[in-house]
Amino acid sequence: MASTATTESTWEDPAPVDATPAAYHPLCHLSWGASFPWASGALEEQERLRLEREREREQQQASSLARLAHALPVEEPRIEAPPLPLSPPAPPPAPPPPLATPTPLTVIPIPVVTSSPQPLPPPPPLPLAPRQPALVSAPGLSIKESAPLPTRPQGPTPSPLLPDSKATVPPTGSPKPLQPLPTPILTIAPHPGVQPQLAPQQPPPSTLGTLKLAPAEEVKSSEQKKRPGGIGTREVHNKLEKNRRAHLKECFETLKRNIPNVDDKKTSNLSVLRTALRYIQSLKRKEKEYEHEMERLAREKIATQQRLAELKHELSQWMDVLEIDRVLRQTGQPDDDQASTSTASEGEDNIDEDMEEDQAGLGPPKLSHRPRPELPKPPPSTAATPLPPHPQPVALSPAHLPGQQPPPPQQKTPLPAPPPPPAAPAQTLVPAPAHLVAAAGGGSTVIAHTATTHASVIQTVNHVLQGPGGKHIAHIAPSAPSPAVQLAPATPPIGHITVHPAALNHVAHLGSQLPLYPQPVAVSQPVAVSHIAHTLSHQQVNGTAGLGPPATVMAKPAVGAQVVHHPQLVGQTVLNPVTMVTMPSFPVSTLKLA
DNA sequence: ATACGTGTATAATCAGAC
DNA sequence: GTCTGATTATACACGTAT
Repeated sequence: MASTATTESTWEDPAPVDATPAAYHPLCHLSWGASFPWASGALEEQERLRLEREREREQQQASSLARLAHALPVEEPRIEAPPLPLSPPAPPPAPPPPLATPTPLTVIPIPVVTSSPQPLPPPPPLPLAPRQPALVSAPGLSIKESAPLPTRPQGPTPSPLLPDSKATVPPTGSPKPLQPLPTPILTIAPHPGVQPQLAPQQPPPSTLGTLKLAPAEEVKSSEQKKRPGGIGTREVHNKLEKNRRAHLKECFETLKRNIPNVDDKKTSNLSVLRTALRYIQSLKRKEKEYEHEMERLAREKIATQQRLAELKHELSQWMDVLEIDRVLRQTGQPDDDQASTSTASEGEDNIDEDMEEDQAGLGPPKLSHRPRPELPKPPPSTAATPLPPHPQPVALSPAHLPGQQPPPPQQKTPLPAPPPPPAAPAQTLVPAPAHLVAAAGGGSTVIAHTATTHASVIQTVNHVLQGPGGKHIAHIAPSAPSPAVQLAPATPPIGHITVHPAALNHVAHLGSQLPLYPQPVAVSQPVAVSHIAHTLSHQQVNGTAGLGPPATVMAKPAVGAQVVHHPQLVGQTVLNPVTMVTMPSFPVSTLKLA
């Protein structure tokens, strides 16, 4: 009730006495159309009070409360006046539900009633009261509706509204219009409740009041038209808009919270956006910086790893050289040793060259050279430095080793089977080497490259060779070079065992005899030089497969042995009868590269 | 600067006519 | 099945009040 009162009061103030529709309309219309003032709190309440007072007065005048009640309806009728015929359909009461805010309506009607001589007794007031919820709208609506319908479209606003109202108006005359009434009501009053009330009341309302009121209502009616549902379009719309803004605000808050160094209160939305932009940009910069840093570290890591590998390789070579020296010394025949070493050096040189060709610029080859000069070797260490070809058996330098025998022997060379056959050919070959050996120093000299030579292999070889005589193999325990050492990419530590030709016969059988090295064993015999090289291939072990082309294994029918062309040996001229036995320092399984 | 009310534009959906 | 109009939902922009 109060709410309605407020609304009514608004227009009452302007033209309280006359309650002339004209006066009301303008005010009401403006107020409603522009900004529903009734909506405002305190003022409205005051107005409500006034309305109530007026009501009481009227009641007194009317002499009966019932009268008052009727009066209220009367007003609405006014609004609806045009549609009066429609009003009859009492059903409108049903709408009362929306009436929740009935009071205001009642108040309004009173003045109207008074003004309008035709206070239709319609009971509508009751419905009105309930509708009140739409307090503001209700009063205004009622008035407006009445105005528009009967009267001409007044203000600019009316024009659009009028059509609607008119549509509704016609109904006044006909029953159909009655239903329209509800619609007009809706249009007029943003609040659904109000309209229903109007419908019933419409008949009684005074045409005058209705006419004037119409414009304001029309505005509302238009909105209502939009949503026949009756739901206050504006209210709903406002609510939605409010929610939308709340959501927007929430998003800004969230954004603000996620931005460091932002004052919660000081920053406006705009500043939040700017700050966020800067923050994002800074993050992007940091990201790039970190990426660069990661790249740098990665490169550094690789370089470090390479350096480490080089160092390991150097270390292995050193060890090899040292071992060789020891062996040479132990042999007790400096001449032979020196000779052998010299030859070895030749071989290395050649190999190195090959290496260089194959691995232009790769660290490993260079490394192989480096260690030698540095070696604190005694004279025999000539092996370290390139020496002129030497006619005597020589222990191959580790230089060859550099994993040039990557290809896994197992696959390429059918070694397992061959053992016996090779033996025969080997024997055939033996003569020449044997001769050479004799020249060298009577006994066959076997030099094992310790880089990767496994002790067990050497033992085995010794065992095999022991029979024949003199010096067999300088048993060199697998020196420092550990699997890790073999990792050296450039010069994988391949164990080379140089065996005096005299031992070839035995060596030929190594492949099968060596228990620890089931890998295929290849025996090569340089045709021109008539050297026989036994190579126990073990590329996998070396882990240097990538360095050079895999050794090719060729079965030499003539010799009956498998010829393995070690990449580094290819094209190499070997002056002295040398048998090279290359074998993995360790079982393949243990040589996994990191 | 922010919140609010309001009007309007647009796309999506539904219902009726063809 | 397609077209058309109406309705609905959503979003944006403007003006005003605080």
